[in-house]
Amino acid sequence: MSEKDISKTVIKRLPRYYRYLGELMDSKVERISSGELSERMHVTASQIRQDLNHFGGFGQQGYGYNVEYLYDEIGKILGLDKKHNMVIIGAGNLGQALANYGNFENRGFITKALFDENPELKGKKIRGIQVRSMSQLERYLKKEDIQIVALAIPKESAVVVAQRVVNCGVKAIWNFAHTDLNVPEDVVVENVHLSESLMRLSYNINRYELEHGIKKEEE
Amino acid sequence: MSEKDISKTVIKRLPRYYRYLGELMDSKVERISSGELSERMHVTASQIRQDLNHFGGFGQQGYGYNVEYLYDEIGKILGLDKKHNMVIIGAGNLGQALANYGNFENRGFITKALFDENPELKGKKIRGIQVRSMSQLERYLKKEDIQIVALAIPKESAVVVAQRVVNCGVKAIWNFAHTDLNVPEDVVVENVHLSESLMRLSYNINRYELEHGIKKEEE
DNA sequence: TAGATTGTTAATCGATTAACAATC
DNA sequence: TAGATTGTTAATCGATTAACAATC
Repeated sequence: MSEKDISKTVIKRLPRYYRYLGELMDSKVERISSGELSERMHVTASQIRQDLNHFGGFGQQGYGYNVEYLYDEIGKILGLDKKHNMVIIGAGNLGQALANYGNFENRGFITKALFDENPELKGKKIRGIQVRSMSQLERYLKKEDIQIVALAIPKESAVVVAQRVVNCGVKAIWNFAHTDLNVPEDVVVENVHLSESLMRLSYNINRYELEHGIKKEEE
Repeated sequence: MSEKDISKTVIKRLPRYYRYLGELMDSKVERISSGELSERMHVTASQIRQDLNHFGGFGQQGYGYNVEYLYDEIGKILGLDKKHNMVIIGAGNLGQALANYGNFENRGFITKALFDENPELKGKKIRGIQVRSMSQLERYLKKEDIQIVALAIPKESAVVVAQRVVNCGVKAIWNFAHTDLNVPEDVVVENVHLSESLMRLSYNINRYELEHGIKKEEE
């Protein structure tokens, strides 16, 4: 029951706490108060304490939080203490970029294979990870213990392939295709819609120009 | 003044509306009611109407919304009716993936150049776009009319390079480095933190397992 | 006109911030 | 002990949903 209904807004912030705590560890900081952390992260101290207390009392009155302890605890909440096997579907630039990003491994995300429909890529190795043929996908997923499938393919194929991997029992999809996937509700999907991200940037550029271009007189 | 203080939560949803409307256009749908759209998008009709009415009354009572008109209007709100020149810093897999994604161009985002510190990449062309030397960055940014800089480089360099491009007057950064950038407040930053995205996925996997696998003697 | 559906106001719900007693 | 800072409750603020009159 504990972590049952914690809101998405809180969860969204956890990885950022985790990142800042990691940086604090790198710079040998042993303890930190919600006040100090709030200054660094540009959020309120109140929010930090409120967020953390959803999961338990990790601090100590009069002292603050032990950086390493809190880092580890948030890691556990995020499931980073467990290994997750991943395959990447699509060995184009994006798929290769993901495969090359060794840092995921430090967080427990192990890329076991890439898949691509292009026969020319078959057998190629990226950071030692083999590119396999799409025809072997089902066999591979059933044989190996894969928790995460990253989809780095165009949207048309993504919808079809998502169906295929769900049929193999995969419960988590990291979706880079520019479309929403329709999957059963026990399958979790994390979308990375780059074009939407770029549009938000564009909106803010636009807004800035309207505000200032028009408000010209000053300065 | 009108679009002055529209909340981030509304803005975040606009690109998704835009995407769905584009799909409707592709399938020759001419008009749609908030009710129908809400079913497709899995949001409430009330929210759709509320969101759109922040920007103006785009619909018509008894009729609904004209798909193409609404698509265009949202495009204008997002600034997609204007051309944006972009350069990508870092011509590794991720930078190349961004350069290769031709679809951004359809939305008005034109990639004019890539930059990389690796001399071996210098002069290479990706989809016809040249990779240039980092030493030419300042000169290039000042000469060409660049609105957006995408940072596809490691976090250490990202902080330094962000400073450099801000000094050249760039007002928008699309940041793929796993760090927050400290920039003046008139510079807009859109972060794409892939590792945080992966951690959120991990959290949800974890939560699902706790809930189902271990539905042991509760309390 | 009658039916449909918006635009908009009002009600509810949830998230953030403030405040402070508990306690290290 | 005195000072610091948490954990937690209460107050505020904002976002979502419901409801319905306006109107095409």
